[in-house]
Parts: sequence; structure tokens; C-alpha cells
Amino acid sequence: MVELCGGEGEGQIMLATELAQLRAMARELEAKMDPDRVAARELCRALASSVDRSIRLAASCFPPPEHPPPAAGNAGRDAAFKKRKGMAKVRRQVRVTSVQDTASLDDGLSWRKYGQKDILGAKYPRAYFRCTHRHTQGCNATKQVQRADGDPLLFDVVYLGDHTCGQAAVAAVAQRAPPEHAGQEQQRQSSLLAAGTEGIHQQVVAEPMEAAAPFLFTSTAAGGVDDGYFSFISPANSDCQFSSDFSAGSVGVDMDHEARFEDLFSNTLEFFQSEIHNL
DNA sequence: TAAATTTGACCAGG
DNA sequence: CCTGGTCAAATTTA
Repeated sequence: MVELCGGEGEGQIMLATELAQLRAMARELEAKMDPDRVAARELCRALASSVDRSIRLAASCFPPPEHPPPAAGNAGRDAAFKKRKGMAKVRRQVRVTSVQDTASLDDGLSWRKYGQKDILGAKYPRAYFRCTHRHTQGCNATKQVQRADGDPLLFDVVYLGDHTCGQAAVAAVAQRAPPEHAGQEQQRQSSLLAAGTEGIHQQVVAEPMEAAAPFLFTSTAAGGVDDGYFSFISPANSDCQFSSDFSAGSVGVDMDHEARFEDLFSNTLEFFQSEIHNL
């Protein structure tokens, strides 16, 4: 049985960690901001406090370590992940939408594509990635990227398994030290792009917690890619939907409290993005 | 030339 | 037997 979620306590910690990083980034940004840009600095401060509140919320609203099995309604999809024995336990799903600026989905980890499959009933193929260090470090993390049927601007990214290689740490560091060193960044990008995730910006849909969150907002330029299936780079919604709607055939993850963060996140990120865009 | 991607074949579960 | 996930040879890219 696939465990959609890790331990609750762990999830709480992970979320808190993520939020703490967000806050740190906001503060760092504020510090680096041109002093003349009062409004911008103000926004950053607001962002930091908003995240701060989120952290407190996270601490208070997580339920005690008792969690019923994941909601039904995604049995079909889930079944796919139960099949193989030795299947990774951790599953996180992220919905990604491409956006105006060149930011892209880069989780700070390096992936290698090992397959692509047409999925029954789905318009677009699903791409399979594994950690580049699978052989050198025995890292079993994998991820699947698939363009959503309904909205061409959406991608479903499913992470399976944990990185046991050094990359998780690398990712954490990368989140604090953004774009300047874009060299390697772009290489990674290319593999992602080939998977059809170019131009992506947004993430997060549902994230059964556990393990270091793999997301990172970067601003690497999206290279051109011509994968017949995924060749589009499109300016799109600038809003950050922290969508927890699984109706579009996503994973159904039973996370009540997630909704509580939705607002905070969407507000905060929206905030952050539009301001950054002006800088 | 090494590393990454592509793609058809193979395998396991249902 | 069908489907989704993985393998691995061939091919492409850096």
C-alpha cells in the first residue's frame, strides 16, 4: 500500500522547515533590496510575517498523529503506484503551471529521464525521471511529469521516493543561494525541459508531506526545446494557485489543513511574484 | 567522448 | 492480455 503521507510529525516538521526557508528568503530579499524601494521592502517584510504566521498555524493546526487512509476517488491513479514491489513509499504531487517570467520548475536536484509513456485516457505522455545519482549513490528517488489533460498550462509532477544522495542538502542550499550561478542550473533545466516542463513556473498542488520539499523558484532562462509533445512556452497566469483541488484527476491527498495554508500561500506568493516581477 | 535523451522492448500486477 | 513502469541500445547533445 502506498503511503501517500509520511509521518504526521515529520510532515509538520517539513512544512515548518519549508516555511522557515521561505521566511529566510524573504528577509534576504528584503536585505538586498534597494533602500529606495520602500514599497518593495515593505512587501518583503509582509511576506516574511505572513510566512511567520503560517509557521505558527502549521504548528497549531496539525492534527495528532492519527490519520485515516487517504480519501477515495483516486484509487485508479493510486493503483498505478502500488504495482511494483519495492515501490518508493513517498509520493508527493505538485501541479505546475507555466508563467510569464522565465522561472521554471527546478527542484534543485538533478534528474535523468529514463522513459516516456502514453497513458491510457490521457492526452499527453508521462515522462519518467530518476535521480542522476541512482547508480553512484544508490539514490532511488524518481519523479513523473505529465501534462494535465484539461489545462495545457498545467503539469502534474509526482515525486516518488526520497533522495538518499547528497542532493537534498544541495537543494536546500540552492534555495538560499539563487540564480547567480546559472551554469549547472541550466543543464538541469534542459533535462526537465526535455520532459516537457519548459517554461514552467508554478508548483504545488498537493504535497503529502515527508522528506525535503523539492521545490525551488528559480529564474533560469528557459531554453528552447522541441519535444513534439511539450513544445510550448507560454506566458500565463501570474497568479499562484496553491490549488488543492484534486478533481482534475490529480492525487487525492487527505489534507484538511492544507486548505488553511492555501490562502496564506496564494496571497503571499502572489505578492512576492508580482513584486519580484517589478524589480 | 562522456553524459543525457529517445524509444521500443520487457516485466509485473491486475 | 492490458497497462504502467523500467531497462537498455541507439542516438543526440554538450
